[in-house]
Amino acid sequence: MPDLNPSPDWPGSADFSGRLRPALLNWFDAHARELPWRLVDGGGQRDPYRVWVSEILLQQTQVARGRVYFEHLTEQFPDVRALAAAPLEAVLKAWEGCGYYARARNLHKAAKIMAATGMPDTYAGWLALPGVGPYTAAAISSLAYGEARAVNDGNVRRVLSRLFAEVQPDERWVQARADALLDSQRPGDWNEALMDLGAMICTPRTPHCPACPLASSCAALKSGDPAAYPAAKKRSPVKVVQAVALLIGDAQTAYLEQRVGALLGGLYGLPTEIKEGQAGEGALDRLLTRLEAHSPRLLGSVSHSMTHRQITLEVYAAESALPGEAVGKRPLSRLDHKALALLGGQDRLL
DNA sequence: AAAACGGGGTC
DNA sequence: GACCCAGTTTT
Repeated sequence: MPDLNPSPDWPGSADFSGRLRPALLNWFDAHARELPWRLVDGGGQRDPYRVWVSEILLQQTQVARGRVYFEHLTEQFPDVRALAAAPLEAVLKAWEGCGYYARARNLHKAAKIMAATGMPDTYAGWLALPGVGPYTAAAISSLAYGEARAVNDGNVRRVLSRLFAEVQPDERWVQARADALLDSQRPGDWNEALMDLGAMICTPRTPHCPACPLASSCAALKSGDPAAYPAAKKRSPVKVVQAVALLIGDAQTAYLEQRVGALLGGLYGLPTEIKEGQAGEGALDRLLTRLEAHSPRLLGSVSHSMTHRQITLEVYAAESALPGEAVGKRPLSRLDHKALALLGGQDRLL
């Protein structure tokens, strides 16, 4: 049979979408993950505040981990008013160990804006808040307000890349496909269905294709190697950093500085200087001068890996008139917890 | 368009 | 060790 006309069921056609949507939504209705931010009130509505907090937490953070912080944050700050009224430091303390601390700083900043001007109820309104980008605005507006906005996250990217066998999908391609596929009757459910599918079935390494409700439509599965989609993204090289830190006091009571800038900004830590050049001899001297300290003795060395840094920190004890403070009350990075642990103090976050 | 931004899970 | 995670902001 000559097939001169394009199939009425080509990927992207109305027929294709019409088959896909019920298949995925039916699967979702039966298998959706039960997550604390998915709870609804008597009217079947979600609390936008809890949806927002969860979405910020889940940026580049796995659900299992985000869940722990979500419980902690929403218990301590049950609504926008409570979050806005809290000191930033209290929010950072609740965020301690979760990483990407700009999220906590922006969460607090946005809470203050909302406490003053009210909470948005549209995609555009949410997008205007700090820390809320296209993904998060689409998620909140669809999940909490029923607005027809398609999310584009790592799950959606992977699922669509496989569904259409697009090895290197760019962001515009993913968003266009997600927009075209979105179920406008149940946009929030559709978005979560796609993400649940990506998290539970269409996983990065070894997708569970036999259990996938979209298997019969999946071009990557037809190709024989669905795990090959999408191609891995390029990674920037890890920077190797050597630094020196000074401990004035002990593991429980020490002199701390608040970090400024993008990296760990807002967190507290031991005074630190980066070693420059080959010898790196000046770092300790700069530290001693700056803190009016003397009699340094090496306590030891700790190393710490972050996504884009490999840090080795030499920790010295020294004497100074500067006051110590209770370390446990301040938000600290993992690196500083490791440095303090050199003294053998009980450090429960480790 | 690319880099910066944490920390942990997973294979 | 490589890759990934319900991304956003800055360069």
